Amino acid sequence: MRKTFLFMDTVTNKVDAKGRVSLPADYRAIVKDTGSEIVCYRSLSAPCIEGCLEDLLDKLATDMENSLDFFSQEQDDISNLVFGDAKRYPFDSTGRIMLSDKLLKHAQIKDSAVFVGKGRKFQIWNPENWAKEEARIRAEVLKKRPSLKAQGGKE
Amino acid sequence: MRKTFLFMDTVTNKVDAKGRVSLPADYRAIVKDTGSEIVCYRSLSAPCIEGCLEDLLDKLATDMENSLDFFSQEQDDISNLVFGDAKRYPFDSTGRIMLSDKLLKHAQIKDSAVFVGKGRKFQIWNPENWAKEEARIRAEVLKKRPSLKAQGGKE
DNA sequence: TATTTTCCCATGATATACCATATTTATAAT
DNA sequence: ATTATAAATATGGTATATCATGGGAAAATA
Repeated sequence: MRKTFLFMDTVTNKVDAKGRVSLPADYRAIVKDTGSEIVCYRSLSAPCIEGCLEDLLDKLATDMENSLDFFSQEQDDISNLVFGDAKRYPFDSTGRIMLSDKLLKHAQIKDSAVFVGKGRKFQIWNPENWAKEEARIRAEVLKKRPSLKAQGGKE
Repeated sequence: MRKTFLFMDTVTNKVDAKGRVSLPADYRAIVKDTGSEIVCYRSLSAPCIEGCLEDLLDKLATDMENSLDFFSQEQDDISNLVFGDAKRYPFDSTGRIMLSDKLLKHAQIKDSAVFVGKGRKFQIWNPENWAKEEARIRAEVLKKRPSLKAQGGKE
């Protein structure tokens, strides 16, 4: 059993007519090693799909459960947005998951999807949207840290 | 055997003339895997039905039992409302439960029911009421976490 | 006996498991 | 470095199992 895991890298895979996509092999290895499951939901902050291990959400659920606000309104609200949208996405023997229409629509994905590692989480983007988002992020970071510009070669 | 158990997703099922509803398959899998039972009761805070595993209520009872507020009026009141109202809802071989009139009436459910995952709990709503509630929650959460709005994609 | 409740079967729709081929990546040999 | 060979991955297609749901028979209740 591995000690650490991180969703990394950026890989583009095809989405077929039924909504099936190959989960990147590295991601599958993480699922296998941790014995957990992939869970996906619509990002609250961007037009993309977000994914993580069920373990992560389970931790969240446990925290809420123990916070003694068992019947509090705010807890209800937060847990709704997360758990009401999330769903398990197990992959078949060939390594594919089947994304729901709801998710595909939210991320404007049709026949191609970009998996972007985010450490404990990952995101799935429409390729064009991701290109823009990546540019946005780079610009943002350079604005805040002009020193980086000097070092920076091109990719 | 799975490590984690979470009620997730939002699914709409029909309620037939006899009051039968299919419990979402994922929920049934949880019941099966844990060997526990589904327990439902009228939500204290909203016009909906609330459900969870009997295990969870047992944990709640234990927590109350051990808490310093064991003799507080408030705790007494809450536990009265919950335990006095809760009841087991086993599902048949086709995966359906039969909700009581009391519950259906409280949630204003007639021929369609929305199951909303809440992590360790779930709720069952009348579709129209749920639509309103979801809108309310989104507005509420965005108000409290403006950062989400700022980054925001559309939708 | 009338009414309700609990099972069980039937069916269309959908998701899942599986097989086959293509493509890519890694490994070894020259 | 180049080519050959092998392994792993991605993807298309199809069969199979599962699910939601309608209907009805048997059992229980009043």
